[in-house]
Amino acid sequence: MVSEKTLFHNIIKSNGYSLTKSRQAVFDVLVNSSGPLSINELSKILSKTANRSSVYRTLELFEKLNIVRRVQTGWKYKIELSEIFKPHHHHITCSVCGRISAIEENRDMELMLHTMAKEASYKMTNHTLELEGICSICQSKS
Amino acid sequence: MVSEKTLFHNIIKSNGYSLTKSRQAVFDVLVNSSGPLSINELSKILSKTANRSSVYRTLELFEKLNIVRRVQTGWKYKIELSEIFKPHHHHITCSVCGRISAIEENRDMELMLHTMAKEASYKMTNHTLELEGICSICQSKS
DNA sequence: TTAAGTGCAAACCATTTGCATAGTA
DNA sequence: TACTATGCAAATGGTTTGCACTTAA
Repeated sequence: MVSEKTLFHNIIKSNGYSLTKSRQAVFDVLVNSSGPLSINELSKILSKTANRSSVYRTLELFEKLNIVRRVQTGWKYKIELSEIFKPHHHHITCSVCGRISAIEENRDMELMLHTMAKEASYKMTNHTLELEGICSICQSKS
Repeated sequence: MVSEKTLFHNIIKSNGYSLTKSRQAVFDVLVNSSGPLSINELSKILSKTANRSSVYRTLELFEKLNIVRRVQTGWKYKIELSEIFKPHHHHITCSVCGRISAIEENRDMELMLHTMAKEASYKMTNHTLELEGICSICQSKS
């Protein structure tokens, strides 16, 4: 069982890219984050370490190498580590306070999605599922 | 059974807004479109009828009145009429040719989503589900 | 008539790009 | 050293806004 950091290093190096400070910094922020971050949030946190355009370029690379993925929350999207680092899951966003919680994917759901795609004569390769609702805290406040 | 047009008029008027040329034009384009449109596509089609900023303002209003909704396709989003005008459905986008097909929502799926939300202590109010895959035509080409 | 809506141009914000410099292997 | 990656600043593209003019009711 390799650590996240080692796995990250391996992905970067085995694809012929160099392990730079910016790239490590972006990865570190994502590993230590409790949830998905917007590019804005990321580059604010990294403002001392990496230039905005480097953050963009790094994320572009990370996406290509499948280190990160984009998550839709409402109209915007945020970045989080990909399934290589986190188990496959979805999110539910509280429409009142904005809290984001992870929801694990289950087998039945996965199967149902494949079936739905097949009925439309598609072979499903990917899916996004994002829920919106009211979290328990906000429910109890109303 | 009221026509789509009448329903649209009612929504606008009953909320105290006026029925302008731009608003009707935007609605007409959406009704006659075979699938979701990007804001760019919309304002190109409407370039003779409505200014770009009016299109934005109109869409903002339509969203508030739940006349349209946004659909994610990849990183971008597109606009389509809401469930008031079209039955609740999702989409699958072909990752090869970009074709978008509608997928009807079924009861089981809906139930499963509610359950998933409840397990995370949320009360689900909304969800987005977008699939990606390879359509039958592109499958047969490879 | 008059409040609401539009067009236009400017402002704004996110993202991308070219190029000279700095860092990695 | 040689090549890759970064910082900076300028360009680009999408979206929003202020204001004077137009239109729906």
